[in-house]
Amino acid sequence: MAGRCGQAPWRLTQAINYSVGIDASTLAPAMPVPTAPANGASGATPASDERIAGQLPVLHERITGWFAETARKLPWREPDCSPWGILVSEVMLQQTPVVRVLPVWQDWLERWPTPAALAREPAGEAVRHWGRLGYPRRALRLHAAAAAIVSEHGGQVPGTYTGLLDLPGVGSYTAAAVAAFAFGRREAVVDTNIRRVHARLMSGVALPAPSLSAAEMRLAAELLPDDDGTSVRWNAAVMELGALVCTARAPKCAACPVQDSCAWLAAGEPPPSYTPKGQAWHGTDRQVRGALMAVLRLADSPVPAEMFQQEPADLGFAADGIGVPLSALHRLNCAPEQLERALAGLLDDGLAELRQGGYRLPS
DNA sequence: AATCCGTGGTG
DNA sequence: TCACCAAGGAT
Repeated sequence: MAGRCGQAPWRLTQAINYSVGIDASTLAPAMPVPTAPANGASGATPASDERIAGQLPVLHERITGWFAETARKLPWREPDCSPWGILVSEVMLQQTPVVRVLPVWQDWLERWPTPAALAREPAGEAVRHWGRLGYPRRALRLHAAAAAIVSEHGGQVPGTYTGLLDLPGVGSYTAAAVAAFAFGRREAVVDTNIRRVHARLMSGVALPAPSLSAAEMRLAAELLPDDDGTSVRWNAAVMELGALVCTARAPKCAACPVQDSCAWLAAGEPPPSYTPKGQAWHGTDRQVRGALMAVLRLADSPVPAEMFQQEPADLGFAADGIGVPLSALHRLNCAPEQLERALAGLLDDGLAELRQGGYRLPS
C-alpha cells in the first residue's frame, strides 16, 4: 500500500515524538567557530574540509533536535498523509507562504483525494479551485501531473526522483522534496530556506546567490546525514529553521540552535554583496493577467471580451457576481493592446479554460 | 542565464 | 508607504 505509511520510520511526526533532549547539558561542548571565508562572494565552502566534517554530527543533532521541539504541525506532515497530498502541498508551496496554502490544500484533498479524482475533472476546475494562491499555471500543471500519474503510473505517485521530475510542474526541488518526505528517500532537498541557512551557517554570507549553483548542490549533498531517516528529518529541519529563525529579513539569531557555529555571525553579519532585484508588478502584463484571472474564476458563464473593456455599471449585469473583479480590472485602465496581450497570454497558457465555455475569445 | 509567471503579508 | 519576500518551474 504505497499510499499509507503510518508507521514509516522517516515520517516527520516520528521526529517530533523523538525527543533528543536538547538542553545545553546534553550537547557537545561548543564547537570551534569556523573561520569565515576571506572572500564573501563565493558560494560554498568545501564541506569535504575536515573541520566541517568533524562538526556535522553536532549540527545534525542540534538542528533536528530543535525541529523536534519547534516544528509547526502541518497536515502534510501527518503520518497518514498520502504521497499525493504531499505532492499537492509541495506544488502549492512553491513561492507561496504556508498560511495561505493551508485552506486551499484542505479543500483540494477533500475534493480530490487521489490523482485519479483530479484527473477526471476538466483542467479549468483545478484552476478555479486554486483560488488566489497565485501562479495559477501551477494548478494547470498539477492537473496535467495527475493525468500523467494515472496514465503512466497506474494512479500511484512515482516514488523516485527521476520519476517525479518527469511530472509537469515538478522541478528539482519538488522532486527531491516528495521523494524524501513522501517516500523516505535520502535526497538533497534545496529550497530557498535551505540555501539561506547554508549561505549563512557554512559560507558566512548574508544571502545565497541569485541562482542556485552546482557548488550549493554539492554542499547540500555533503551536509546530508548518511542515514535515510535522519536525512529526511534534516531536510525538513533545515527548511523549518530557515522559515522560522534564519529568515531573510530579520533573522532571530538569538533563538538559533547553531548560532555559535554560524560563519555569518562570526564574521559580524556582513551585509549582502548584492541587492536583490524586485519583482515588477504595477503596470505590468502580470497585473492585468491577475485581474483577468479574478474575473474568470468567479464567472460561471462565458465572459464576452467586451466585458473586459467596458465599465461594469454600463453592462447592466454587475449582479452576476463578477462585478467587483470587473471593476478592479477596469480600474487598471490599461491600454487596449496590453489587455489583448494579457488575454493572448492566458490562452497560450491554457488558463482561460476555467470551465467549459467559461471564456470567450475577443473577436 | 535571464525573465516571466500571481498574490498578499510585512518590515 | 513600498519594496521585498514566499517549500520554484519553464523557457
